[in-house]
Amino acid sequence: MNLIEGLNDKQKEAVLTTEGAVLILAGAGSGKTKVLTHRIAYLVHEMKVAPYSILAITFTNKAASEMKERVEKIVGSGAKDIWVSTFHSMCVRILRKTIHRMGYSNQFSIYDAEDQKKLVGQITKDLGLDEKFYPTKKTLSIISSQKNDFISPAQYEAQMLGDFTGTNYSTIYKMYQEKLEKNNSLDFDDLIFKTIQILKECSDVREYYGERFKYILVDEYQDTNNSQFMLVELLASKHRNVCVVGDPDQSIYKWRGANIRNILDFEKKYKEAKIIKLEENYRCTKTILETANEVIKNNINRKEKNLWTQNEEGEQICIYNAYDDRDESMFIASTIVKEVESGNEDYNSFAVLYRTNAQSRVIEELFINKNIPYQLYGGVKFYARKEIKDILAYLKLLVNTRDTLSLERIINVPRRGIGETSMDRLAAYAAQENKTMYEAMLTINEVYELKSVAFKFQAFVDMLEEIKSDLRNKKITEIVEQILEKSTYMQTLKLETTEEARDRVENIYQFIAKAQEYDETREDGTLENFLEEVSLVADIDNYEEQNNTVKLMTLHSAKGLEFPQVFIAGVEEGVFPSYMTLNSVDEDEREEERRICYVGITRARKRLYITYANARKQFGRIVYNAPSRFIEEIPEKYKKDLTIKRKAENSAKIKVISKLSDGLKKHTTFSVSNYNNLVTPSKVAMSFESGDKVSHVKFGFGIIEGVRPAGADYELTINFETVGTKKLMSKFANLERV
DNA sequence: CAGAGACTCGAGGAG
DNA sequence: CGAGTCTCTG
Repeated sequence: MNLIEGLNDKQKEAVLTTEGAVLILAGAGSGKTKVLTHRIAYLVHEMKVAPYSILAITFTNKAASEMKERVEKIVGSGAKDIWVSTFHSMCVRILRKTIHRMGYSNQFSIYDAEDQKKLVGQITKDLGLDEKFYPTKKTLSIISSQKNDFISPAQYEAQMLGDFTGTNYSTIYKMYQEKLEKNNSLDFDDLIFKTIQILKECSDVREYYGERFKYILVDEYQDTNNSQFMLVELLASKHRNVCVVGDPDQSIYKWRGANIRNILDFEKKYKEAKIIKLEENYRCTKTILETANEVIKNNINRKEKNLWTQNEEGEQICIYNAYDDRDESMFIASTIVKEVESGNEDYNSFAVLYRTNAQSRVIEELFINKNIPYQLYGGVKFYARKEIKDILAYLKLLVNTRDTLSLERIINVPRRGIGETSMDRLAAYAAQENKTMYEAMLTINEVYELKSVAFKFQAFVDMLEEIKSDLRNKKITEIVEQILEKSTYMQTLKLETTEEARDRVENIYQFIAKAQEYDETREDGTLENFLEEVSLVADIDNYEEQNNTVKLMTLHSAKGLEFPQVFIAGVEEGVFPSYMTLNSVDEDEREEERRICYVGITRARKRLYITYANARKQFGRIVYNAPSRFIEEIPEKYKKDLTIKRKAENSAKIKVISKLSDGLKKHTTFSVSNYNNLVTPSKVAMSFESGDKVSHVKFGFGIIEGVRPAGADYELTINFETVGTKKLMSKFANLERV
């Protein structure tokens, strides 16, 4: 295969300039992915570079696996040894081998935002600081910025010297870090931070990776932060063959610490750098591209560039001014239906993009109403759901018994009668013995003052130890099943008759299906690896072309994707640009909004719709927003207004069913599990009466004390020998007469 | 210690 | 409006 055939001159240059530092400024739709994959293939194929000495860093796992796939197609199975991964998974890979040098064990846990919140909340409380003045969210964002700038707690403390509030924040930071270390856990930012630390402090590790990675590529470079910059610099210090690709106009993650200067100043840091500009767009129509150019022009703080296309003129941008958010959604839904019914497009061709996740709700409602198949990305992420996080906490604890946060999460889930008081006592005992909580539980019976609850701790830890036995030889599915069964988690959940509980059960089955898939595809997969994969997936990673669905996602998630027809919804002052930026002193925050808009516009290949509503429900109240400045920034000649026509058509039928149907919850990106039920559902609601002696799978032997009709079922009051009186629904209790 | 009910505050974007 | 937290009672 000729690797440069069909490429334009600039693209060729980008593929062929393999040595030294290279900065590729790649405008939207300029064939960046093609260039990257061909470049890698060229290295392997033509330059005979060993695949394992190539490192390619992408923004999402999805982009990584896509790139890997494409390279594999060209160079064959050798591609397996190329490291194509996100910053985070690359770091985990390094840390799993090396972090024992820093007082952690290689089985460390990875904490997500919720875990972080819990820790910081605890610490703030322990320090006696008022959460009103030290809100967890703010603290976390401070800690995150420090880590993104590679500033340690000690350095931050020094910086805050003499600043009362700042010193308090630095104290929290310090304690937070101590706690993480004690729990043998890392947060997301630590993954980068610790890797830098190890590379700096352990010269042999630095030597090893520095020597190994002869060619480094970094995609989406405009969204890297300072720590990531340092990391790349360290890894590339030896060979200095570093190729970064990005587009300053698409830098939309400043809030996450991204430093746009990394790309703007690349040539200053790497003086020898060769700069290649890819300015021909192959994706959009002239009109769409011009629209994007006109909008982004309004950013003062920006390097001019000239993105152009040979594509056809195309249609004007469709603007729709809705009465309210509901009307807006209706316009989107009926436009899609019309297009699909006319045979012009199928559902796959459409994406609806919005600024905030909350906006998806109304759109979904209308889609369900009109039977439009869709996939939603973002929102409450699958692995962030309570029930999934519970199971994950069990799993984490099995791997890393120092993970006290996970322990605390599940020690009383399902209820084991272990409350705060007991936990405090256990903690005190553990501290006194200088043991972890887990270790303390193992010897709990020796402690006189804990006698009353000791057996509960004992039962819990025994259960975990039992699951842990022969852990290496168990399939993940097996481990998960044992947890669900032995902890009675599944059973307890099934005893609840709420719709919510049913959803949870369903989610757990989906989780098991995921575990099964993992078992089947990863022969040598370990529990650690499974947990790691789960911790590091972004929602967008699960984006798969499912048969014919409209895609709903935030503008941020849409980065890197393209669709024939795109709707951008809620283009109003206060929504997009976000109200958070309207009064900000920082002009760049508003410019970042405009860059997000630029990203959104350039996702569209053929047709772009921009919609805005006069009124919209926000925070449960109705707000009235002006049309967004971004709409005004589009020259008249590129716009056509669909509003009047629609209004006439629809004025009669603006009543919509507001009730959310079940379908709303079925939006997850996972295929429905075909897994057989773990615990067989209850059979018959046989009749019991007071005085009957029964036996229950979990609670054991008991006597029925009362029977009360409840709906189609009966509520039984049962006095159990071991756990005392419980109220259970006859239908679900699975009782056996004794 | 568990569960119900009151209450409060928040939703900007994500690996 | 709704999720998460606090407080009260059994």
